[in-house]
Amino acid sequence: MPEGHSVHRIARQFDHNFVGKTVRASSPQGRFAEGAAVLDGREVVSVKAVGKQMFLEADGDVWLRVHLGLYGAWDFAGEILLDPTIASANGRMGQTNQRGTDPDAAIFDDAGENSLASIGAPRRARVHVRMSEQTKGLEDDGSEWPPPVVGQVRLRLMTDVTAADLRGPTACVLQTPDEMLATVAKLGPDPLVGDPAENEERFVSAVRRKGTSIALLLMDQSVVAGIGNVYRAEMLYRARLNPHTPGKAVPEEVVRELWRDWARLLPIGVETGQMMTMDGLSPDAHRAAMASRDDRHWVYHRAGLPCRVCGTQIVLEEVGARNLYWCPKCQA
DNA sequence: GAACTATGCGGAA
DNA sequence: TCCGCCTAGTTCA
Repeated sequence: MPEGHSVHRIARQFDHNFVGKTVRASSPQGRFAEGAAVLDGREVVSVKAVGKQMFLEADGDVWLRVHLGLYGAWDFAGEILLDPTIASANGRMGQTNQRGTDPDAAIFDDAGENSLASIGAPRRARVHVRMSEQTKGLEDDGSEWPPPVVGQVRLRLMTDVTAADLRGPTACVLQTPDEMLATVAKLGPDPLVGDPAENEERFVSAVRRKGTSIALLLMDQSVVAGIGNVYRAEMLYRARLNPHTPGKAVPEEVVRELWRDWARLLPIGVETGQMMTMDGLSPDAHRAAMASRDDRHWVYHRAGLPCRVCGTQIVLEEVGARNLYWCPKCQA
């Protein structure tokens, strides 16, 4: 499931391929038929991502709000103008995806090669893009246009050359400008939105005001937007912080360091499409770790395995109905 | 073919 | 605190 980095990636794809264009909208599955009818034929004016929410603005003050939830995914097909900030990682993602082991976003061209790995200005290429954390890479479907509908597609948006299919979202609704602003107002700071200094202060004051455990606070989208279960576990480990520490008991400097860590990790995730949290490793060790889904993290999904640093068994604990992984020694 | 899993979250109890 | 939503891939029988 996407955490904040994926939503920003998707927003960038929309920015480059849909903004400024008229879209055809439909709901092949039927569950968003009314909303699709409203969107159909409108011009896409802008797109923004805040935390795990994406907002697509159509002319006439119509906003589409999408939250992918646990299973949601956007599939892009057709001709894609790649965002230069995410194109640089295509080679790596294409490779991992060919092996079928990469649950993160994947981009690959018709031949399944890495010809899109160029860095710099956006370029046009006939590609099939699957922006999904949950699913493995698709076989390329060739040049069929429009692409055949596969599975439960809640919403399909199409320009003359690009298609985007949405499936399994928790939320897919139309909003007025006021409703959209109200949604954003409920969200905590996102490092990629707004003023950096102000964001940090908002995060620090929200955390230090509460007696709730830092583990719960990091997952609270009104405290900080975009962090999910993976980034939470990894950030707590990186800070060597006990997950049960109440927010108000975490030293201010540690809270600030948590924020700065998130502000560092998120852009890396946006660029690479992967939740890279082990940047302290040597290049060789890092390459080996990233090759396997289960070896990418310090603690996430490593219950019972030895801590990479101290060898203590990683603990799995349920916190707020979610799995929390941590090292009881390093994070004592 | 059933059961299980998942990076989420809102609402009922 | 628990339940239900929602999708698709994987695992197991």
